[in-house]
Amino acid sequence: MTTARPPLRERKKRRTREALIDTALELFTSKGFAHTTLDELCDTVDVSKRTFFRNFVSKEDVAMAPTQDLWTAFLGELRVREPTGEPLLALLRDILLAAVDAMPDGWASRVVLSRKLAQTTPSMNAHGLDFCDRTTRAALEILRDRVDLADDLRPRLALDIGVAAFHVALERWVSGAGEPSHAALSAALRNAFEAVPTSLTLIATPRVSNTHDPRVQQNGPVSSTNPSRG
Amino acid sequence: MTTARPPLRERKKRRTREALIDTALELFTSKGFAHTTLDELCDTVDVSKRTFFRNFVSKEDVAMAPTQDLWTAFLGELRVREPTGEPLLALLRDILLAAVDAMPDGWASRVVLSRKLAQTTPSMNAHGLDFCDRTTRAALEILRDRVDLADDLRPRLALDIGVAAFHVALERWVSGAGEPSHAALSAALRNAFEAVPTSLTLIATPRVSNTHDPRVQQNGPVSSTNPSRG
DNA sequence: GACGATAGTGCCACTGAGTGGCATAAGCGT
DNA sequence: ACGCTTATGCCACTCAGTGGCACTATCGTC
Repeated sequence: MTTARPPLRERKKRRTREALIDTALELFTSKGFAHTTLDELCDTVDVSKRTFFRNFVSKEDVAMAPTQDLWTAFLGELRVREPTGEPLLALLRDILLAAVDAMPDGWASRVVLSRKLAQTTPSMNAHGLDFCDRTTRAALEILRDRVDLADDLRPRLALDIGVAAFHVALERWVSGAGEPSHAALSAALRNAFEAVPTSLTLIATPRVSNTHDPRVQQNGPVSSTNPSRG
Repeated sequence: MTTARPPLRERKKRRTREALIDTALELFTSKGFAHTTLDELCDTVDVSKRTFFRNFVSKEDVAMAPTQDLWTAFLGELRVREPTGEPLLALLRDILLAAVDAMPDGWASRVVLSRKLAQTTPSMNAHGLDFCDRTTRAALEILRDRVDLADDLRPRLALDIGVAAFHVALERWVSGAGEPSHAALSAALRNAFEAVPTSLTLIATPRVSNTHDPRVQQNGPVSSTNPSRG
């Protein structure tokens, strides 16, 4: 059933890597990031600390691997997809959706653990944001090479806006109830991208009094993360 | 001329803090971030390492202080400014401009050093992005408390888009030639915010051949960072 | 199935960031 | 001058991350 058999040697390496990721997520989640030492992690997986650092650049890195896998897939898809003259932002959205689709089973639950850890561990969040930032720049390089783009600041801006939509979608998806699914994430993504245009003109209405007024603006797209289209 | 005299004790603390920042920027720039130890820095400023960590949370933190000062001013301005029913994005832009104006002399050159360091030091960039992210969340809290906002994902999105514009402006400003000035940064900021709406509909035109075509879209706002309005 | 070549791994010593605790000194009010 | 508060210095300690080298397991080749 497997279309290709990976070189028998790399499988071991990959297994070690995945064991490190899973065990790290487990330990970090149960004991806390700061209260888990790398010695502990390596001892559990039964590898040396030296091996750990050949697989990951830092303690934070191992726990952010799931998200990074998505961004790597994103860049891969960006390199091969034939653009059809659509708006850049729509292109980004579609490539992100494709990247999500390409993630293997079990990815969703891992990335949720990863993001929840990042929410409570500044250094992990920082590491993730940096990786994302680097990915954005790489994406811009690829785009400039493959399509005609204005040479001003707008392509970069469009990319960053797409990333912002992604972040918002991811956060909503992560904090959503129930078993995390690819479909729910896709829906959240569509939702976030759809909300971009109207968010530009969103008005900040001054409060009439300092008591909380339950009345809110109601002219936006659906606000929940429920999959309106799976 | 100074409107208020700060408590004579804090001045010493502030002086130490500023000495640490300036010396850190100098050492990091000349010797490289990784090749400068905290012992070295503390030895130069003649304080103990313990004192350093009472002023800054990490080695990265000290070098990012100039940017963080801006964000702190941003939050302060956000807390006091009376919104007038303008679009949220315009409000953010104006508050950012006000925050830039509020920065003291010498800030510009410091922040340029800081940002250039961040460009070559991943952990510094990561730290800066994380601080920015936290600031954005804090800003959203303040906004929700002060103005009526839709309770969907759009306010957050608008905020993130504003931050994206800021980042683009900052990067262009930093890489600009000549002595960095507040006016140039303000102009870059206006420029970036102005470019947001058109960047949404920016088309990714497929290349006709794989040779580079110099023809590019030309319908955007001015692309350079020259101060069209100081 | 034995052969070097080429990985990936384990072990060990080491640097340096970051922390906790406690004594000390420097501002501050009276 | 008197305590009270607050910042600082000093010291020992943990742990993330690195460099070097020996070792072992895979791979290609015969």
